[in-house]
Amino acid sequence: MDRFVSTFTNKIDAKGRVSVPAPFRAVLERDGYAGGIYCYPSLDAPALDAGGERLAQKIDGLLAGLPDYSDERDELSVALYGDVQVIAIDGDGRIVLPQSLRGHAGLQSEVTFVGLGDKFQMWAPERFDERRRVAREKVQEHRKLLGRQPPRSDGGDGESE
Amino acid sequence: MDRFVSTFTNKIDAKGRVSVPAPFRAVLERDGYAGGIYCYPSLDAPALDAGGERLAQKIDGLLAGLPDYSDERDELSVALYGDVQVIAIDGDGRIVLPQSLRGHAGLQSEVTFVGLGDKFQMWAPERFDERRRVAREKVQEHRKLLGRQPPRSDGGDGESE
DNA sequence: TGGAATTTTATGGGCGTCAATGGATTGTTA
DNA sequence: TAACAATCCATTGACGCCCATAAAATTCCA
Repeated sequence: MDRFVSTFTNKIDAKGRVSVPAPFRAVLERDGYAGGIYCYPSLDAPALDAGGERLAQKIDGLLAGLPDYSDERDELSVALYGDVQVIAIDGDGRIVLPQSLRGHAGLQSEVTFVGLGDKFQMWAPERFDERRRVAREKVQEHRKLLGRQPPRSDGGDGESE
Repeated sequence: MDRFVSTFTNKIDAKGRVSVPAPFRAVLERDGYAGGIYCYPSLDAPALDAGGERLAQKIDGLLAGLPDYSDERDELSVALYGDVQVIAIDGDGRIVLPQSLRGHAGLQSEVTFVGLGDKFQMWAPERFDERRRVAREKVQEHRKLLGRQPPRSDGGDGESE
């Protein structure tokens, strides 16, 4: 399997380090790990997007269609490359997130890693919970609209920890 | 890695010196560093463009495509070569930006280095923040135009815990 | 199948190295 | 000799790298 799946929550230690979940590291290596992960603020969420070479190539692909030295390319470059940080993974599988990135995602003491297939996101756990809660509500609404009662056996939201 | 990526902000000291981020210096060396970086005012932004040999060759390539003695070539030559400065990097990895260049970018006490792949830019931090904000909005539009995959209703449903 | 042994992970801390920054010293030129 | 530029040196703080420990998962064997 070479996609990022599942969620994991790890701690940020006193030096600002976080362990990248082992399954994600495995994916990164199969992806052709080249010294660091590519990480940037998510465009539409208070989170960070990250990935390996495949993600980098995707970014390159976006720019490849634009002519050199066009205004458009320069602007896109700033947004795509300029925001990207290459973050090294140390021998123990940990990364250190720069302050600028931490700020965007509101990361403090813990990080929730969320697999999204060809990339993964990093969230502050509280914010991710909130987002997931909203997402589930929307799913419920959809079901009602479809006329099917969701099998609510009891109040169990599955939030067993 | 042989591309400029990430952003770094360094200080200008009393003598006008700034450290070029170490990762960028590494790229320059692999690029065939020849005594100095090529630096000129960005054509469409209050910033400075800079790079190594590859950038120089790219400029040459642009001009090569145009017929000799054409107006277009003359204009481009002036625009591209005219303001280029070759700036030496001292033993400690620092450069001194001439007043003319500092003025164009409005550089005062700090410089934000922005990796753009084949080249990098130098910005006054405040101005860069503004530019990035605008650029990110444009990227949003691009994503829509490019028809991204339908928004995932839930980032991580597979709770493996 | 159960339980012990072993391996993998997450996390904490120590330490050496390097990069960024400031200052001093030497060299150069008008 | 004054002003400026280039080179060298010193400090400090961050980061990379190593090891230690504990918990969890996996393997192995009876």
